[in-house]
Amino acid sequence: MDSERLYALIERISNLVAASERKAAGEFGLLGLHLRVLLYLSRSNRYSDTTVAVTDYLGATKGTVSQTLRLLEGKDLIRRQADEVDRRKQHYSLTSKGQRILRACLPPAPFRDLQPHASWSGLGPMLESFLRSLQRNQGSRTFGTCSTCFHFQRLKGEGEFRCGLTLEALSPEDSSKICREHRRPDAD
Amino acid sequence: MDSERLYALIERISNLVAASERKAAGEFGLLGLHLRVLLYLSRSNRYSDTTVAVTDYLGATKGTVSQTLRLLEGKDLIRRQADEVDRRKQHYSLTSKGQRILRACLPPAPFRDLQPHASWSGLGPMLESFLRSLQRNQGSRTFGTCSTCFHFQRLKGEGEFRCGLTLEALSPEDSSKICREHRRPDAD
DNA sequence: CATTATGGTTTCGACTCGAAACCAATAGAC
DNA sequence: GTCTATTGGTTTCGAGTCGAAACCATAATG
Repeated sequence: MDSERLYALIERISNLVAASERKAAGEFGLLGLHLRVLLYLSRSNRYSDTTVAVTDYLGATKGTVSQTLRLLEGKDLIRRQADEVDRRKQHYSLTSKGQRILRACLPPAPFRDLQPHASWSGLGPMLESFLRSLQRNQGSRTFGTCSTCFHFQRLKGEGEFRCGLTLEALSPEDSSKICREHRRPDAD
Repeated sequence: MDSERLYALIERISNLVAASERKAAGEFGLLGLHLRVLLYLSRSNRYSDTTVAVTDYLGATKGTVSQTLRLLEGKDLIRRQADEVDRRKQHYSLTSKGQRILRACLPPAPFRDLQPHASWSGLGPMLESFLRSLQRNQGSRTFGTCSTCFHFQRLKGEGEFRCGLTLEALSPEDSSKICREHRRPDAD
């Protein structure tokens, strides 16, 4: 299986997914990008819920993301909060209205009621491995969860974790969110 | 592996790919969508190189596609040709300049020099099966190649094929291109 | 200090988004 | 045949994204 063929397949799936994302978003007067921003913000930890983090994750420009966030805030789907320490940073989180819309739209239609099929039972882990290869190949951020991160530290107490980079405590919930500072512990 | 998780993975890969498509296209003054239109037109057969076919495939609106095609024609990347029989239809094909740009941009950077890895050796067939499930789940067109189509007929002579829907002869090259009338022969 | 880097916002022209109106040619119904 | 619906395609509209650049504030570095 050459990479040319894999690209064609992923391209086709992407188009399909993007089309149904657009359709679902449209019913709430939103665009596909808006939905993807909401999804990201719902899953990002406190180091990663800022404008630049969204920019890196979605591969859009700072300008576009800044405008999009302002639009979502205006529609009362996200909440903005200035960082206490670094006064340049803005943190964003979903409002209950934002969460409701996100749940209503995702996962997109073709993924719903998808009965598992034997011939793609191992698809998930394979895609994970493939994604790692793609990321390594172009040196992009990995955006993994804290619990799979090089900097993640399990302390003595049960359920006590720490980020070795910021040295701050992490709750179990934090550990399951995605972080822009994520680094793989070792080679695949 | 629940569909929620598969969606998250595909969403992440899509963002990654779209970002590098955008970047590659930008170097030729194009947008990502333009590149995807070029890719589709380079692989579509004579029943499928029209405006609506592109619309269905990419999930965009007729208006957007119509404008995009006009733009690409203006840049001399595609050639327009009116249908001889049905005078409403327009057929599009890549110019040599269009082919050159397409080859320069695709597959996108992260797919290049991708050394095969054992842990995703069977990824291709799995993605194919998964794509079929997605398509069946939302009843969308399959856009497969003629040779895998319900209507495809192998005639007596070696290398002689025919489309059972239009009853027209198909060259071996035709048979390897994607068609909007494609129908799977049977259940997966 | 001064310099540089970082996080964000704003502005620009070109383009896409969805939706609708519109036109021309074909296909179906009677 | 004629009437009507369908299909293929273009055009127009306001809202929003695209990349790029300029710009501002704060923070980190020397």
